Amino acid sequence: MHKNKLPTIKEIAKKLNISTSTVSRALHDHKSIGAVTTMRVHQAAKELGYEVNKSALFFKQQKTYTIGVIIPNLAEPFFSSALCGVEDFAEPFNYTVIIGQSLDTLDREKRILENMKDHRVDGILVSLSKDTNTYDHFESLKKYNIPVVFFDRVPDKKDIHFVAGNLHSGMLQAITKLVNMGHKKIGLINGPAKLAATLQRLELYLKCLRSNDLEVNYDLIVSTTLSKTDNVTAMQKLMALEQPPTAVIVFNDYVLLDCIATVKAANLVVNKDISFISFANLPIWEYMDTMPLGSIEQFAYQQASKATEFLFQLIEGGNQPQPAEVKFLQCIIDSEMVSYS
Amino acid sequence: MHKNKLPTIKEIAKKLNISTSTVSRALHDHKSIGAVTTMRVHQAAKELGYEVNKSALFFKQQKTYTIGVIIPNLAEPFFSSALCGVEDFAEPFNYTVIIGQSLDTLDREKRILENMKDHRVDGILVSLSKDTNTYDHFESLKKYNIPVVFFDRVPDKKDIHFVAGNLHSGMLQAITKLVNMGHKKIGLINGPAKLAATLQRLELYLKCLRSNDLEVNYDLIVSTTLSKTDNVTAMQKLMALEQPPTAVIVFNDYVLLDCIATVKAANLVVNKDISFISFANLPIWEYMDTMPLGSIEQFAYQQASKATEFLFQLIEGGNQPQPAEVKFLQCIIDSEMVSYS
DNA sequence: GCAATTTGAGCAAACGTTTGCGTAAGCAAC
DNA sequence: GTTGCTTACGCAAACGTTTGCTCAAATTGC
Repeated sequence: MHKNKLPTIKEIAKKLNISTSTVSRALHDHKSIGAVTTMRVHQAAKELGYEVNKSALFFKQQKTYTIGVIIPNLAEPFFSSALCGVEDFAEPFNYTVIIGQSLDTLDREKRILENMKDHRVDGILVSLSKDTNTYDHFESLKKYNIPVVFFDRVPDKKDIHFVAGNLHSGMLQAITKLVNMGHKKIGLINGPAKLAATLQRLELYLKCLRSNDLEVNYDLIVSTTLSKTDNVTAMQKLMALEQPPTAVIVFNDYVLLDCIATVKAANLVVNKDISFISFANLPIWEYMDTMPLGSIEQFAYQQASKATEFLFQLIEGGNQPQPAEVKFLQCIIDSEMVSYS
Repeated sequence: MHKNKLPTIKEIAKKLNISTSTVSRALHDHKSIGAVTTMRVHQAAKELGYEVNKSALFFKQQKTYTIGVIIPNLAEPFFSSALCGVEDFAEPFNYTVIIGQSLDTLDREKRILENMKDHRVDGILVSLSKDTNTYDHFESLKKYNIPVVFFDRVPDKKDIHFVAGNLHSGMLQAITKLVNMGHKKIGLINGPAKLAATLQRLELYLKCLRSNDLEVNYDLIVSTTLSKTDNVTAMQKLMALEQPPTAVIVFNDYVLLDCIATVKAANLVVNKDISFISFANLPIWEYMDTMPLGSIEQFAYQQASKATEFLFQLIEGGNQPQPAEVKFLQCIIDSEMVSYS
């Protein structure tokens, strides 16, 4: 086998004895090329098995038709679901998606960002790592005209584009449900303080308790770094209270899994001695013996899809002369509590 | 803000009053450039915030430093774990990984392949969709000199590069364990016939029964298309036997989840009335009340990592004059049964 | 039958980088 | 002072495609 060079536009031109520009235009069905020529070009292209060299295109157009997605961990259903949202939105536009997993470390997040930057992606979607407490690395992208849209785990800043979940709706449904079931001591196992989600959950928890005319007992509020041992410790702390909660709102389903195990280890019965509501709505509950009363669904797919839509707006907008000051694209997506009863 | 053009090698050249070729070489620390010039170039590059335009490079070098990975579904831990294997291997080589989810349909698999093809990826890793029964679309890649390495779900052909799991070791450990526990009626819930894995499991099941001097009862062998309802039906079929099995080898953990639910629904007790061993070793069991005796781990990460190694060999080898006939790179990775007792 | 317009197509530049080849300057050996 | 070698750098082509400009031929309008 000889060296297997792919056919180019030049070969077609040579074969038909016309110029490359004519071929190029014919392939795009440009009106200034005659019908006969256009047909012959298409014919020849087919025969030769011609396919446009995208590398050349990307180079020429200074555009890669590629967007980067940085997420903590693909293994988490929330993020793999989000990724589907991105891909489904990007596909019809013929954009390619490249992915980086920060594995919840700032260091990797930065490295991935650098890599995407010099791959000249057209835009980036980010869900922050747990470690991320500084946003300089994103700032630097502005110099390169690479738009960034955050989703789900967004920075605590105002001058950014983002799509985030609104937990209020779901949280209110959850606590109201618990109250209606007769629960009065409702605990909260919260996440690490540096996550915006943590503060948000706390505020909403307090707010929704008040909405239900329940008074707040700060002993019922504990937190975890999300590590397994810490999850267990948090749950044990609640159970050790003189007046332990009869229901607990838990940071997410993973923490909850540990909580359930902890409760069982203490020979207590979930949904009887203690009930749970969590955030995430993982598919696993379907298969579990013991499931929480409900989970607060945050619509990963929709969030990511919307974030991608924003990103595309920004990418397109980048070409046009921008309005004096850019409006920041921001969107909040309401959560919903789903019951497993 | 003016039009934010990224600095190029030309700007550096102009600024220093030298030629672009000198700049290019200096940036690569080429020995033919003087130490002083090299330093000044690096200095200027830093000042201007220069970064090489990879689009231009990819184009020039006719190489994208990108590999494509086609897998059925990222949401499956097996594949997200595999993906990590790919990325970890590819990262040090500065390759970018792009992913396509076939969602177990041949149609999407083909579309993704087409897309990757005209993105001019340097190579492709594939784990087949369940639907895939024809391999022409992969054949066509040969014309484009794009090497393909299959892993895990590999075509039933000999003239391919692949990495596959060897279930024999794990299966033998599993059946031997069951036999040692006193089980004599060991069933098999197998997958769809078109998957190579299915035939393999059957053969090994038979072989390992014989190794343990058990005689085969074909009533104990059923199969499922892997749909939830079918999984349940398969399990029910086994339970309805006059002489139902006391232990069952199950195609994978997902099927097993349904089986366990089915057993419970029939008011039987898992691990007492009926025991299970499955394939996959999902992290979920850790959190479940009811877990199988064990799972047969197939080392997704290692398989994918090895497959990537193969792919890189092929990519590199493509440049060198190839030996008369290419040897096919093939590797089998032994499975292991992990006990949850 | 001549000017004006339309149609169909080619020329050449441009995108940013690498690299083979050429060459001038400096130096050593004879 | 010629030759030969090294060091340090520049020239220009090449990668495949698109696109603004140019231009000849064909068609139209009068």
